[in-house]
Amino acid sequence: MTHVQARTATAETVAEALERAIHEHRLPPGTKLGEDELSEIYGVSRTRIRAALQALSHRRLVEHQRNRGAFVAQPTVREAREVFEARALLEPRTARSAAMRMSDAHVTALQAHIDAEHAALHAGENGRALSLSGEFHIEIARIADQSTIEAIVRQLVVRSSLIIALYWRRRSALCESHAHGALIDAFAARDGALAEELMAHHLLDLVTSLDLRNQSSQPGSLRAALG
Amino acid sequence: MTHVQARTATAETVAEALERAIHEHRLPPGTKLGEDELSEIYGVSRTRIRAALQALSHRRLVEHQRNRGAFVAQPTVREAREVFEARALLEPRTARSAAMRMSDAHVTALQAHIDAEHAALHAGENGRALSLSGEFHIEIARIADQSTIEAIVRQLVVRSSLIIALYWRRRSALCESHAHGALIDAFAARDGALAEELMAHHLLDLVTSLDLRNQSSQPGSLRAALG
DNA sequence: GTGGACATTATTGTACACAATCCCTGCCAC
DNA sequence: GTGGCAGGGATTGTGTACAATAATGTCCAC
Repeated sequence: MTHVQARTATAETVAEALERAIHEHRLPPGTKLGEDELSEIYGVSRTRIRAALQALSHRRLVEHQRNRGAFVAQPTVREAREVFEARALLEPRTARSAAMRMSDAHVTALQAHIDAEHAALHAGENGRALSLSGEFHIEIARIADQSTIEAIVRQLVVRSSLIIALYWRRRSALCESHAHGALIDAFAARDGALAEELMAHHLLDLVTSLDLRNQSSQPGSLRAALG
Repeated sequence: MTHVQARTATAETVAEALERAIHEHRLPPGTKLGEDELSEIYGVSRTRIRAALQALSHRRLVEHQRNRGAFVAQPTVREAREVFEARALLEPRTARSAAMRMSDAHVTALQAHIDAEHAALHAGENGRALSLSGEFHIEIARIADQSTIEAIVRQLVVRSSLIIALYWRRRSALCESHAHGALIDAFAARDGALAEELMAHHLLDLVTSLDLRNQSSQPGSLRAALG
């Protein structure tokens, strides 16, 4: 559990908590996010909850349905492809930039990140491992010293977590570990070209590990399931 | 003038109107956006105004100061470099994708866009011309059929408009016209590689036409201006 | 005349109450 | 038994009133 907020949770605090929960798959896609429920959970008025949900809606992490409420977003197959297309454009060359600026402290920090991810994986905390894996990508943008790209990548990474929740296929269990490890080696060697190449391949591997053939578990899937 | 809203303006309507005004330099960076003032202008309650300002704040177009209100954002030199770095990663390869999917109708639509931009320029509507110039870039992402990238590019383009308002140097007046015209030629020829190259150069030219040496007209500029 | 402290005013932050809308349940007709 | 319709309950949308805070103007002491 995350620490309880000291006095009163601000709208941003609530939004961050919800974003973490979504990233860690504690809130699956499609979950109803009732305002009264959330306001009771976090001990704040509905006004702040609404502001938090609006913020997440702008980041495409929750979808608003008029007079129905807010739900954790369910990215379509199309959106899934688009998100990874955007990541493919941004992250490889950002990894190259990061390699240029990489200090020894950065490398050890990234390594610690991976270690934590492995620890979570072995502890059975699957969602937390996925979240840490995603933050690895965000950290690279931060090391590249590009806060604007970092913000965009963060948004895309969390959306990717939703996409993985919907379209993950069982095979290739330990997908991440090696890819991130190889990236760290490239960073340690300050090999920007290699880092760019590895990141591009890593993202490609991620996409191919998804099942994006047709819409699954989306509105209209009933017909396909019962046909 | 834009058309008056039919009955009541929704929060999104207000946000779009403000975004247009920012894009067209009718609202310069640093302009105070008072809630009461806006609610009177648009004839809606403060609640909706607040929602609209929040949306623009999430897109980094306005900055909120606690208990002070909302102001049109004033991107720093650092942010300016970051925005164009992000655009340099996204737009060239998106232009290539667009070239692949380009239909004759798309080409004529883009040409019409340029014509409108030139017309606005000759009519002295400088801000409107800049806005149309920016929408040219957004249109390319739309033709590439990448709505996620389109949303990101739209955000970056409007932020670029703020950056231009702050850091534009007088020289090189008709910067855009030729670059966009050359891009259209590449699109018409379905030459994706050329389009990518041209877009990359175009964005580079844009950056070099800015004066990003040190902070100008930023908080603290008073001392520099009066020293 | 200058500096500081205080009161005033204007603006934003927050919560709450009411209105609008939708979903669900139960009933009735056929 | 099925279909439609109406009523009740619950949830979100919206406006408004009040509280909190910061900026400004004024006054007094030195």
